[in-house]
Amino acid sequence: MTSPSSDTAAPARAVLSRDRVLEGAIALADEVGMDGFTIRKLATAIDVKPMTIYHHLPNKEAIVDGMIDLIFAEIDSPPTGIDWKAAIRHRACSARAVLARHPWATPLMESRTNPGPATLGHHNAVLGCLRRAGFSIEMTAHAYALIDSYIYGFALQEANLPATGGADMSELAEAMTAQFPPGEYPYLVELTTEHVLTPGYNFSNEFEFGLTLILDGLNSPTAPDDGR
Amino acid sequence: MTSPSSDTAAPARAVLSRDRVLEGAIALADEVGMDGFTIRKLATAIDVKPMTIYHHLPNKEAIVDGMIDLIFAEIDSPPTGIDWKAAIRHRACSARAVLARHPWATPLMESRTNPGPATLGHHNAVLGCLRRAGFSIEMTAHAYALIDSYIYGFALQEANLPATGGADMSELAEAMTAQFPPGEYPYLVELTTEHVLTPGYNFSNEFEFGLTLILDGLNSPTAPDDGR
DNA sequence: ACGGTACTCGTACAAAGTACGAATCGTCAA
DNA sequence: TTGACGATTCGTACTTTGTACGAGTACCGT
Repeated sequence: MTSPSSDTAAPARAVLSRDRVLEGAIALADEVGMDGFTIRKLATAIDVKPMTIYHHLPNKEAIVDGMIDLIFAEIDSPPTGIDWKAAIRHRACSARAVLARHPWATPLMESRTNPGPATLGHHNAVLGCLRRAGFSIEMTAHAYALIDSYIYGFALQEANLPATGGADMSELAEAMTAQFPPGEYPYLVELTTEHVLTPGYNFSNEFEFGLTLILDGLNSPTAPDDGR
Repeated sequence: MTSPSSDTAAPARAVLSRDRVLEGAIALADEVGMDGFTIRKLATAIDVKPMTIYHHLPNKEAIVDGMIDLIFAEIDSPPTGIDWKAAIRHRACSARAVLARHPWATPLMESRTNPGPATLGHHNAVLGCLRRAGFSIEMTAHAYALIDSYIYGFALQEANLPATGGADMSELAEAMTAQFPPGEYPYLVELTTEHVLTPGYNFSNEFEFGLTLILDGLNSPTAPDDGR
């Protein structure tokens, strides 16, 4: 729709387009985070001079708007045709995976004043899933706020884990706990040494626990406000 | 402890101190957000020239570190002497209130590589509350991840609501929904017009619902992993 | 009075966002 | 083929920001 005619092949390196800018922008943010994200670096990454970008997007704000809408587009909507709990679980896991791939995105997901079409469509799809499952409007609002709070908050914590996934994490943790005044933070030390540093531990696995608890709570007859 | 002797009155305007900088920094961030937060504005706010600040804090990173540690200090630890659920609820509500007062803080709370003493002490207190309540180490990790995810995620959403709390919110919402292709986002429109725009609606009230559901789920015998 | 220490500031430079207008390119009528 | 036009790209430059560097300045104990 936006492109004139797709069979008019562009000369090897296609013309710069809004989408190409945004894809490059997301790739760059994935690499260097949002602090290191500059127009100049983006321009270099997509092999263009800085000011060229501004012919496709009016300013940096608009670039971020576009990036976030693309992120929402990456998240699976709740599938139809299966029961609501499985559908919502699927989209929750998809959202967590996407936000783990793009750690810079989480704080921005709900901060856009101009949500794009993918954003609006996604929210509409989730709300529809809950409404069609029989949730009242009020209960739908409760459930959506709860589920997304959990997803965003989890993604926020996950994004800020020390990136080292290997065994040197124990060095890091020991170096850190060694700094403490001895006995000052006993429970913190306990959790670190006896759980976090355990071989099989992986914070990301915590996601399932909370998600299951929340989904079970939402259709339990003893839910705090069973307004369905 | 840091100040030499508190009765040596400083000349009307007390000397600049690390704490004075950080207090001013938090006040400034509350006003203008983290994007508008600059060293120059901070200097003006505390009536000092920019470079003066750098004699008390080495760089902007350290300033942010200090600000976040002060934010953690604002959050009540779980009170002792009451049952764990009430204690954890109290600190959860306190955290939400603090993060609502300082909307810029939420994305930064878990992002500090150098947590300060208040941060460490707070985490230790929460872990201690859960452990003393009889939660296993594993279950404590589950619970803490779940609860804080919910708090941070909720705070993140709350921070980005359109600031207008009054009746003109309906104008804003109508202007927004009027932009939509008609019938494109039916569930979104439904929720907006029939719930969000309802007189008594206030997103912040959603917090209690999710918190209760989570706390109830955590000590239910049917909790997903009852490893207590 | 004096030397030192802690604090404050003036100046300046590098990096970033982006306004402005010029240069370039593809396309099409004549 | 050519000339003109719109779309795209770029060069230059101004403003704002973080902060390095070194020069004051005030107050202390001796």
